[in-house]
Amino acid sequence: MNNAFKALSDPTRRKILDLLKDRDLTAGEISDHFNMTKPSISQHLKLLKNADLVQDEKKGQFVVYSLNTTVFQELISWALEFIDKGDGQK
Amino acid sequence: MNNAFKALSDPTRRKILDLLKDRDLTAGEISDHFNMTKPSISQHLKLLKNADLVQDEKKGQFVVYSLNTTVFQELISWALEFIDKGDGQK
DNA sequence: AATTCATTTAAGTATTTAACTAAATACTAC
DNA sequence: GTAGTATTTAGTTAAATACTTAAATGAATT
Repeated sequence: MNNAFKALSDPTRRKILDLLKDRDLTAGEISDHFNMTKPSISQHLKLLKNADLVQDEKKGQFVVYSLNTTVFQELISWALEFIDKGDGQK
Repeated sequence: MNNAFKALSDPTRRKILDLLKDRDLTAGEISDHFNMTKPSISQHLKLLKNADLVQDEKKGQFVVYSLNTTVFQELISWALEFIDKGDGQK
């Protein structure tokens, strides 16, 4: 999960994830939403992919990115433990 | 939430939160769990506090730290949106 | 096979971050 | 008020990060 937390710590990457909530997008479409060069966005996408937060699929000369929800589920489990454990002590 | 994500991106800070799941701890007790100087831990605690992930309370010469669960709840809500939105598209 | 378009990789730079040591603050007890 | 303990603040350094531009890869088009 460390990669995921690292990946989520950047606002640009979280905004990319937000965009992918609506629909799958190519790398180019994603970068169109930012005031940033394509290589920069490509790096962010690489990080998101290494963190298993997104998947990519080659479609001809395009690369289509989509959300991978499994890590989000893990994140929820992780956060729930902090809320549950509140009972035992005070 | 940006501060929270930033705060959560560091393994040491996540371990601090894990420790506080069991019980409230003083700054000193927390730093005893790490191979790291007290000032370093103090900085981490400051960040966690600014992110509203922990609270502190002065008890005499000690400072007792405890979890603040509200941001964890927000985090769950945030993550849930990514799972729910999975329906609409494929 | 040469050209163009989409994307990534490489290399360099500026900023941020996480650690340290030393000094300051704050409380406790004599 | 001096001494001791707990914690934080300040200043520094090394490593990590987020950008940039330039070059490389790979597919589509003529």
